[in-house]
Amino acid sequence: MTELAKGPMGQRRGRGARERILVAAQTLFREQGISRTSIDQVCAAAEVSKRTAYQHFAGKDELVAEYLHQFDPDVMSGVFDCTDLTPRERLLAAFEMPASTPLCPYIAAAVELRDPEHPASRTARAYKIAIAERLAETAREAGAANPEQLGEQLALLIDGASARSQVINSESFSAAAAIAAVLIDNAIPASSSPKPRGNRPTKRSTPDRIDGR
Amino acid sequence: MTELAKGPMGQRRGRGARERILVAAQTLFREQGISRTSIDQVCAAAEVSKRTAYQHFAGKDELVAEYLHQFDPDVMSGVFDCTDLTPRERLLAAFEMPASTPLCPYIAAAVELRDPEHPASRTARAYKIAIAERLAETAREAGAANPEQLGEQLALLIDGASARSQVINSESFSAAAAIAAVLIDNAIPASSSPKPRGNRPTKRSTPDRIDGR
DNA sequence: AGCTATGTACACCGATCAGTACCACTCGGG
DNA sequence: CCCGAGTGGTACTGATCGGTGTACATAGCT
Repeated sequence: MTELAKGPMGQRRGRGARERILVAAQTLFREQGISRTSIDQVCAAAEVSKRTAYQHFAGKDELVAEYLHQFDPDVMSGVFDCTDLTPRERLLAAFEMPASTPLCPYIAAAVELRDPEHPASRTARAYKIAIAERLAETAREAGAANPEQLGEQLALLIDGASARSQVINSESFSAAAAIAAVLIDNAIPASSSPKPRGNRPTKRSTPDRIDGR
Repeated sequence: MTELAKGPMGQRRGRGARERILVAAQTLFREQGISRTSIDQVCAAAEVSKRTAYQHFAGKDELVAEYLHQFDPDVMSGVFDCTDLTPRERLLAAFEMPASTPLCPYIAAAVELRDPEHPASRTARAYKIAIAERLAETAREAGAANPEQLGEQLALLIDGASARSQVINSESFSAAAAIAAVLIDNAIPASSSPKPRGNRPTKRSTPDRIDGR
């Protein structure tokens, strides 16, 4: 019975149209934005007929929501799952972007849709909060004094770098990383990293590696 | 000669149509975004016929560009012109937003248009750079070690707060202000009390309250 | 084979939108 | 008084877009 499998949902995979649609949507939405990408464009790129697209997604809104939902399961897994890094390094790794990162799709969606009640906006909000929580979690591992605050601050920096990069048309993540380093070292009581000034190393009351993962 | 007459351009101000169009455009663009606002909507809100609108602006693109250009002359004048504040206070004042600030129009434009060569995108870029320079200037007045860097960092924080507020649907400027305070105090050799380096201030330089109003 | 879920091709509808054309009105100045 | 620039009103064009209907093709399961 050909275990090519049906997804969690009852989707039958004749030729995997749904997959191709989502891939095409991801590419186009990221490149040109949501409102500037038509359903016809997506269908053409996915090599799928319009009718099929509407058999998988009730409408463009649902497609957009699903497009954003794609990233949900792996909330920056590439960053947080690097167990070979110290928590502090993991926090900073979140700022290492490939330089040509188009723009955070969640920011783009929230700005383009403008409707906080839109399912895609809800997804975006949830994702952004999840990122902040993941950062806070890692910050706690790193021994930060106020992990929630640091997580929220780092999330704000990431968003700022993404948005500003789009406006300025030049990379801003390195600047954000610099700020992040300051905040992290400022929040961790005893930082083993060489910090020029500001924070003074007290005794290593708490070892900087508490990572239990 | 009725000094009401013609402005810098040959525009006749019969009933100030151009003014009303720009006001209406500003309101609508800020509220609903650019792409979701039609010319007809602007005309209706401005109580102006479409005919008139197209006599003043060659097209929507020009209207958008002019809409952004409106803010150009006064680059956050309300903040930087407060000579009764210390430079440090002025830097922090840039983060005091009315809580219901829709979204930075320049970020919105850059995200919605997605074209760095669009005149409106150029205007947005120029404005953002100008803000950073103004901040750097003030940072220099405040005696920051690296004013350009601090200005860029603060600009990034503002953008981050604006973008994140839009996505999270809740104010983020206070968090940004907290970061700003850290950065500022970190960049100024001696703010109020001598804290050159390696100093052990009685309490962390992180101010718990930013807005002193 | 035969049935059903899935997909394709293509035409079509209704709505919206940017932009234009045309006519009538209304001012303000001569 | 007329003249004409500026304007309002309205209807139009051409294009795009979201979404649907229909008829036909294919793949897989029983």
